[in-house]
Amino acid sequence: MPPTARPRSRIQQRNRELILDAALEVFSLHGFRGATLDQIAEVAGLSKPNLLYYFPSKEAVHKVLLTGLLDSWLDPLREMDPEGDPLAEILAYVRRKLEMSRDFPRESRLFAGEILQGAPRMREAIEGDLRDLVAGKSRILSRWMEEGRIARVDPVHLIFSIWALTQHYADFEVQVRAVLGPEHDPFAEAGSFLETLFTRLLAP
Amino acid sequence: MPPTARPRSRIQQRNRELILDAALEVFSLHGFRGATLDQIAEVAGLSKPNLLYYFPSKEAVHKVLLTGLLDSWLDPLREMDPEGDPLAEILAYVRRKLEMSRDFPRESRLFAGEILQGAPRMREAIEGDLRDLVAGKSRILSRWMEEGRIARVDPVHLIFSIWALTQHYADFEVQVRAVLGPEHDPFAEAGSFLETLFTRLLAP
DNA sequence: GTCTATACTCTGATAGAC
DNA sequence: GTCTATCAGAGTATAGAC
Repeated sequence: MPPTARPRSRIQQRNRELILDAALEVFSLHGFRGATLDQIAEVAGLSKPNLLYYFPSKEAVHKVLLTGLLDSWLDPLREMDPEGDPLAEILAYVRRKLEMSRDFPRESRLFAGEILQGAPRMREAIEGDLRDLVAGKSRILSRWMEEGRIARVDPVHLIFSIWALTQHYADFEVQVRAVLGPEHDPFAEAGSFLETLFTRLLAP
Repeated sequence: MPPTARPRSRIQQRNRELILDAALEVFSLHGFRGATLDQIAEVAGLSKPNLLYYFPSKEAVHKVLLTGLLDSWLDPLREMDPEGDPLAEILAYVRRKLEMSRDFPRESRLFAGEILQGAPRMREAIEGDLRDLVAGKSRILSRWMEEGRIARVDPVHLIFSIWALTQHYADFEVQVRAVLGPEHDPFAEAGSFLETLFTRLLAP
């Protein structure tokens, strides 16, 4: 039993989820300071004092959101299998990451906004978990390169490039859609573009 | 004589520039709503009412900043020469864009924050100038591909990929530095990584 | 042109009835 | 558990002296 899991009634659970979902919506759209408790409460369908019955402060809501986020954000990278086929593993990672941009754009934007502002509420996590995971996975990539199974390239910047290219379609979605026009499906096109890009970059 | 250029004394010019520079600093770090006139005035070394003597409102300061931004932001793309060597032109564009990330990270983050929040103050510009410029340049890229001078790939997504990869180093700089550690020079490494990437992607 | 003082609004958070 | 009422502080903007 995790230490933070206090027993909660069904309605408590439900309201907490309503609040967190509303907060994700509002925070991702306006940033931490730009978001107001009034907005979050309205989206959640609760009164402001009632919201503050479930969370002690605006900061607390934001923190819960961010804490859960980084973990699920790194899952696709964790799944990259050292025993699998190198190029297939990398392309699968790209695909999973692009699917997250498509299916969870609010989460992506919340994360992006936090980093953009200097990660005031995520610094330790980034310098800890994130850094360690990248270090571990880049060793795997380096080994694949030494074995000649994929082409040589800086492994850490390779990971950066996957992040940059996939998250761009969530974080800059309005720009992407404005440039492409309404007829296009950005994520479908991105899928085949990125497959081509990483295949050409890494083919041995 | 441009219609908006009213005559200004030297000290007026100077103070306007002080304010705009301070506003760029604060807006890029905290977003529009997160920034306060107090902060901007303090960074500019002026009093708040004095700031409001030069600009009628917070909104007005932000608008002036954004208006000037998009133009200079697109300049590197405008410079891509249809008559030049295709790969060299594209790599030069990548280099210029990366230099902008290195030398003007505040501008990059201001722009990113605006798009991230749905571009409420830039929509028309993005759907106009930006869209038109990309359309024009992607025709050039398509021609180069048809002539077999670079490899085939979706030209618009190629431009997106250049934006994503170069701006990542400004917008996510804290993350990049946290992962790389203090010993690294992110922009130098990115320069050679991106040259490799686009060369392998586009070599005929 | 620049400052002090202040009006007025918005926002995060609390008190206390039900 | 949820609501109405309200407080305290921050924030944008203005008035008016100098």
